[in-house]
Amino acid sequence: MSIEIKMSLNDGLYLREPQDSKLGRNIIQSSILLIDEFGFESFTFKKLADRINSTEASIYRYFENKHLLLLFLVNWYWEWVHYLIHFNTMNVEDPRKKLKIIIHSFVSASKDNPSVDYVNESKLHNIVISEGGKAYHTKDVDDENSKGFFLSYKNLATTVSIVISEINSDFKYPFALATNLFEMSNNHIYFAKHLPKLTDISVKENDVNEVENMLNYFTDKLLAD
Amino acid sequence: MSIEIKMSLNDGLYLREPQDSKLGRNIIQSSILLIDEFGFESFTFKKLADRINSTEASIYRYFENKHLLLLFLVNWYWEWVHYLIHFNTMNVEDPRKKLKIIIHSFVSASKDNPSVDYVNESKLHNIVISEGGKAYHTKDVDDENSKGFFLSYKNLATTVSIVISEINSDFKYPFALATNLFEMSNNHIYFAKHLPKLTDISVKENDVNEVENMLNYFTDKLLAD
DNA sequence: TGAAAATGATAGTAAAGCTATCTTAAAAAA
DNA sequence: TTTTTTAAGATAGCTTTACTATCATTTTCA
Repeated sequence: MSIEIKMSLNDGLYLREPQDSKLGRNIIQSSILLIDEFGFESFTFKKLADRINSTEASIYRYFENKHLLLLFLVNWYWEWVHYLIHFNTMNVEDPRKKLKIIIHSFVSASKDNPSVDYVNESKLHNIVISEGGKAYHTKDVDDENSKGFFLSYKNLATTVSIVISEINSDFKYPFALATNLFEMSNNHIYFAKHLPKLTDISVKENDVNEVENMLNYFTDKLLAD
Repeated sequence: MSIEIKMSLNDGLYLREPQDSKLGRNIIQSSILLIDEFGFESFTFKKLADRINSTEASIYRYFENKHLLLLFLVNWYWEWVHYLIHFNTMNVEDPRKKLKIIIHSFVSASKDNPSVDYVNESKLHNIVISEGGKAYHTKDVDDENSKGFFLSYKNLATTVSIVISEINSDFKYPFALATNLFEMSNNHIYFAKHLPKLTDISVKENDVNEVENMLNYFTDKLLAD
């Protein structure tokens, strides 16, 4: 009997709350594995249905389409990172220390694992790295944004931007730096693995230490008085 | 009779060189318009064929599939930016000045327009901003990378990284900074337009001045001794 | 235990993503 | 100029994806 952690995500993301049923959790669990393994483009509800011995129709009762499922997963991830950051920075006063902890939290989010049993956080992190941008690079962004589908990311960015402003209240780009830290982290982990000529760092056996150092170096320089 | 500029791109990107024929140039021209207008996901060869009064079969003679067409367009764009940078930094000695010119070149690439008649550079820039990441976020990256499909981007990054190293030879992340400038530029123009809460800058009527200022501010801070 | 809700089974449709073949038109070689 | 090669158009067809609809069967829980 394990503790059930339930993320509260925008309910426009799904038709039926997947975290509340066996089938729903199966969908989450196996979609993560399938997308990680085959990529988002060749991922289909048919393949997912076959994998979990269910049917396309049943999956469509939970998610309108695979894009919204991806959005759900990505939001889940951002909420989870936000939770990690909150947890790890509790009782830390110094904003510089806080930011270091924040960076560590999301760079190696998948290691520190406060684990929800049906979510493989490490593979979900890979999905965010490889496919995450597709969640908001759509013709429907504006519409989806108006429905609040990106609130989790915005809230996370806001949390980080506040810490950045605490460090240096004159810094003009706290939000841009916050989002850039996330995007840069994902990008360079991806580059290190697939397009190493586009970066200076390397990631061996999922050791993301160099990425963390780079992000710390960047923030230190940028936020110095 | 206009001068025909032809980009030399990796010939694995296409089946038949589209820059050499009327139909090929039509494909390039109209695919840019269609992808810009409807987004990459709902863009199809069928729709493109209808638009240019040709057939799906004919388009397939030029490009294996729409993903490779996108890759072609994105490569064309990077080559074009590279060309612009080269042109604009000729005879400029001071690397700091050079980098400023480089930043200006790609941020407002679409304005300075050395125009190839069948390419709407401004819309192509929009495509790179909105859909560019999809060019390398695929399950086939490694394979495509081994075929040299990302060389244009790598060469561009290298050019910029060299200037960065000229400014500050101790800087440890010249490639990462170079790519980050591009990615950040695209990201924040996109954010400003669609997810303004994720950035601090705004882009009114395609005036990307604030983006340029931000990138200059970042590089100045990062490359200071 | 009985009604309501969730899931499964099955079928079907439109569009996307291709491939094949044949014919006609245009360009290049002879 | 005539022949021959090459490119493009027309048409057809096939598989997969992305969905919707309907009905039967479980499961849940009041």
